[in-house]
Amino acid sequence: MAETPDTSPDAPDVQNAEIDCYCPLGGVMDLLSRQYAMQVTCVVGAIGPARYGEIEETFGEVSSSTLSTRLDNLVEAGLLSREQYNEIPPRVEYELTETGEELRERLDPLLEWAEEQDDCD
Amino acid sequence: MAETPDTSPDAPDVQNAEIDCYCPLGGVMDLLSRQYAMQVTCVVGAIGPARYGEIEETFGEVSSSTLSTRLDNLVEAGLLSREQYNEIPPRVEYELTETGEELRERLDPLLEWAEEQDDCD
DNA sequence: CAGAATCCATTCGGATACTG
DNA sequence: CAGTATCCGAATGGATTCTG
Repeated sequence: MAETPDTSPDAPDVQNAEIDCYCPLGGVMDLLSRQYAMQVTCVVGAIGPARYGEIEETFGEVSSSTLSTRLDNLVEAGLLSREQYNEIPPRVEYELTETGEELRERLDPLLEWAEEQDDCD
Repeated sequence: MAETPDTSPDAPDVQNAEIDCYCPLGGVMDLLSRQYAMQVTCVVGAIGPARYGEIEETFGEVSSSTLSTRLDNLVEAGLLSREQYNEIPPRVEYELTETGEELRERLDPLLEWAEEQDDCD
């Protein structure tokens, strides 16, 4: 346990930095830490209304269960919308919600940078 | 929004757009997907030369083994530098490398946004 | 086509205890 | 102080199979 003398209710100054709240971050960051979560978000953002197969292709090596789970998570979190058309053959389209779009804007620079680092091309 | 391709090829034919490079991303993104990795990066960036204890305090609930592992990973990846002073008591300082700094710049907007989403206060 | 359901190997991360 | 070492339960992600 943190030996927190109840004399200082406030956070111990971490050297006057502007770190006001690097708190838990359970929610979103937790989700984004799941494999492919960030990539899926950016991919969907990049290709707009994206069908399952398209997303799958983009990754190539992901298993359907994993990708499916991730898409679910993102939909649950309100970052993606899922529209299902009951046609034959069935068609489903994922799209960024507004929140998802906000996220993607912040994610894109990161992923692009990451690609450079990993010597992608 | 971001770019202004004067010699832009043409409409975003996503099918064959430049997003064909949302490739593996094994390296950096894989590391960043480990718990606390992004947060640690930002925290170290925020408080500059950071001692182990300081980082630990910032999180409060992380176990030493986990944090230690994460720091190791980040050092290995060349994102953090680790300077050890053989004094008594021992002192170790972590700092962002230049690469780490590049990362942090891209990470900060993300974390700040994430905090808002999670309704931190 | 777009998954849901299962099963399972692996990994991760937390707790605990112990050093230089 | 700043970790490392170890053990172990929990969670994750992959393969496979099946379905509307």
